[in-house]
Amino acid sequence: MPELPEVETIVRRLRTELIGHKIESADLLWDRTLVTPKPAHFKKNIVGQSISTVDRRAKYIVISLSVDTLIIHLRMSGDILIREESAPIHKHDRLILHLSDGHYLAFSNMRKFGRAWLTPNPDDVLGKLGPEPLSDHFTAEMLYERLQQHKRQIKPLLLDQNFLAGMGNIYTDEALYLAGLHPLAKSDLIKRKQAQILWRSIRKVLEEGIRRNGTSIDWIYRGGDFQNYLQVYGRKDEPCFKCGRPIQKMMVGQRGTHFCPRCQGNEGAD
DNA sequence: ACGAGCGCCTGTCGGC
DNA sequence: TGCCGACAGGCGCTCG
Repeated sequence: MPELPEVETIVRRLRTELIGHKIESADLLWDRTLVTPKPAHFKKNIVGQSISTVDRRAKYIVISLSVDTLIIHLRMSGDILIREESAPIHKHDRLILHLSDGHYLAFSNMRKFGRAWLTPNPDDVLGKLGPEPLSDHFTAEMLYERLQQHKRQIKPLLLDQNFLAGMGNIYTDEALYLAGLHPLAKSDLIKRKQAQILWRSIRKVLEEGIRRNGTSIDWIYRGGDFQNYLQVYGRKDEPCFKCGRPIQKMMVGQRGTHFCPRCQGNEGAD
């Protein structure tokens, strides 16, 4: 489910609900949720620490504690819920943190792909990520140069978190449509001008996604509004808003890929 | 270096 | 109605 805008939306909410509270106890309900440390050490290490900041890096939720950093990746079906202590645990809850303010945090994760790390060295987890697409550090020229360094299909490249950190399947399809670029276009053939347009498109769809509190397609992630503004994702066989021809769907790198064959050029350069 | 295929999981949907 | 395969907001691994 969550890509950068959804994680950002969750992080902003958590920031108002978590900061300053102490972790009184913890329950690990699905051992493989935790990458590190070993389940036996986790409880002992985290209990007693207080939450100082909540941030996002790419699709990771980064929670700074008194001593360690708790990092959570929601993967396909994860969500973070804050509930009153009296509220019952849900079926898909995998990790529970009981807080000092009478609430508990639940890491819900239907498909069990989500992961958590408790570590004194967050860089061990986050260190290899590519640039943050909405930061000032990420410029159009930087994108152009990085595109030249690979000879790869543009869509899988944008999904590669070491190339650019935070894009997922929905926002990548939307950005490529906005930029008029075919999903299979080769990265090294993209001209400087096209890279600028792609850069602007990436920032636009992500900013708009955040402004709309993310995309809510089904019951897994609620509260978002961006699904009402999607141009291609989930619109197979429906008319392109620009040219009226049906949106096509194909598989690219094992991911469903939506595009307009007329507005998004060909597989070559554009 | 690159791309295809698979595994990890649970749930939903469409076709027969 | 029931069964069965395809597919789903992600990512890490192997193999040519």
